[in-house]
Amino acid sequence: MEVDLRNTTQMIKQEQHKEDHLHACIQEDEMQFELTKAEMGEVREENQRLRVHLDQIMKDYQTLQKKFQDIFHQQKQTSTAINPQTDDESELVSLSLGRSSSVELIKKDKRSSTPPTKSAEGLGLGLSTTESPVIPSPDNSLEEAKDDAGETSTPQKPLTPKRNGDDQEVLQQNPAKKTRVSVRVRCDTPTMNDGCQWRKYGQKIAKGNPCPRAYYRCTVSPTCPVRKQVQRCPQDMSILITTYEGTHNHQLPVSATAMASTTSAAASMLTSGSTTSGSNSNPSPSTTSHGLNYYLNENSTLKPVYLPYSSISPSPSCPTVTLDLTSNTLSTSSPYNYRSPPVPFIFPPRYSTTNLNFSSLESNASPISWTNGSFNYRENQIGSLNFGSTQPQENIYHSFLKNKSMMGMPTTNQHSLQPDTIEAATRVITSDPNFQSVLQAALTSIIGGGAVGSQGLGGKSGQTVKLGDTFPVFSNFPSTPNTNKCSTTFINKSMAASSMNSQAAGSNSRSKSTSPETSRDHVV
DNA sequence: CGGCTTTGACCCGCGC
DNA sequence: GCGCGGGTCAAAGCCG
Repeated sequence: MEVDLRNTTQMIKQEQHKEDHLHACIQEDEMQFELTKAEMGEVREENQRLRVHLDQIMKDYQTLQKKFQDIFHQQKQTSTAINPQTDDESELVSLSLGRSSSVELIKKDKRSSTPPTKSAEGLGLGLSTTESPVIPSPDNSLEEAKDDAGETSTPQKPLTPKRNGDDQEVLQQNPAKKTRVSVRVRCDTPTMNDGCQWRKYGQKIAKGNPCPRAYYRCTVSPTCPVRKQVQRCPQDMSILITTYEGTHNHQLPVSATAMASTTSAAASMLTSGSTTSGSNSNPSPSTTSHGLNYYLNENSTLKPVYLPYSSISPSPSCPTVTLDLTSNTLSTSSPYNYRSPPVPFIFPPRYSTTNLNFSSLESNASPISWTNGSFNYRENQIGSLNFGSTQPQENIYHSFLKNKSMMGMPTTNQHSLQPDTIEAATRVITSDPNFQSVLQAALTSIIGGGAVGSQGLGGKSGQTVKLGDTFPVFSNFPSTPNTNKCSTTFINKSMAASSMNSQAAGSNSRSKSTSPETSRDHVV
């Protein structure tokens, strides 16, 4: 009996213990519930904040869209008034580097029978209206002269500009045509997949950079003079620096037009920027500006756009546009954790460079970013465009901060920016017309690129890309799981969307194989 | 076997 | 004029 009693009491104790444990569990659950509740509340608040920011962004976007459309209409009207002949052409907008390469190519084709057109003599800056079967390449401005001298006059030796007297002569006559477009991309693969097909013809270890520089030549067309140099950034081996030089004298595949149009816009900016700075004022080679005023040429009317934190030399022997599509650490990023400034560019000192930072702001401080083609929005910030692949990074906004700082504006040190400061600065910046110009510039570069692709192959698809059409496309891109891809995914998609018809209509029957893992960029 | 990469040699421009 | 460094050539090797 005693044993039974003991067992019973033990069981009762165990039951009590269990009950206590249950109570504790319930209390714990309740606490967790409360915590979750609180978290949900925070999330809800955050959502509201995000919504407010989103509204503001949409407002800004609509404003920009309106402005763009107004300007576009004005351009159209003026061009119609000035030159009624270009009515049809005014439907088409292409981005070109320097002189319109397409016009140049047309000129080339007709050289034997017809004198150069009026377009050939001028500098087609930025957006120019052309109708051409050839898509301007990223490097369009570079070697039109070479095309003239090297490609057409010596087609059998198209790739020996150094040893080609004509080429050198032309280049000396117009050194600005040696403009290069350098693209910085965070990329693990040997080369950036830009849609073109390249053949490696050399490799050299440049001084000051342990990483070898590879030389590639476009092999889409045997006579194509376009070359590119691929080099790792010595400071950050994950960054791939691709420098394009030359003009494609053939049709580009759809996938290639993406990078082409992007860099083309940048290069046209440089070309026009150098032109304006050189002609307007003191042509001192040391002239640099905190911001770059460049012009988007559409129907012979120039539209000034201000790009901060860029510099350009008016008379460079080999000016280089740098598109910074790099991005920085994502996984380790924390809110408002500003990293050090971007890795400095390594360029030959005699070459001026124009840096276009299309990256997004650091970490969570950046509200918007295109991540593998998806449009992301982050807390607390407005107005950064991330052209990078997966990670947030420096951006126009960031550059703008620097610019403001350089111009004596009371901005805090970037590395010690506090959230309040950032937010305050954001308000100031987003309300600044210059910032809107920057935003517009970035958008224009995208949109202009789309226009290139859509019209490049001769399709009279008209003004296919408008802000209103394009922007949402970007925002709808799904995230690509493969973060190693170095292809210009989101642009490609937009290009595919915007230029599908005309490209398909073109004679280019190649289907793209854009495997990023291969060192070659097959076009197949 | 054709196409591509590798790599040493060569050419040329630029700075001193 | 010389040396250095970037860019290109071209033969050899590799690969599918």
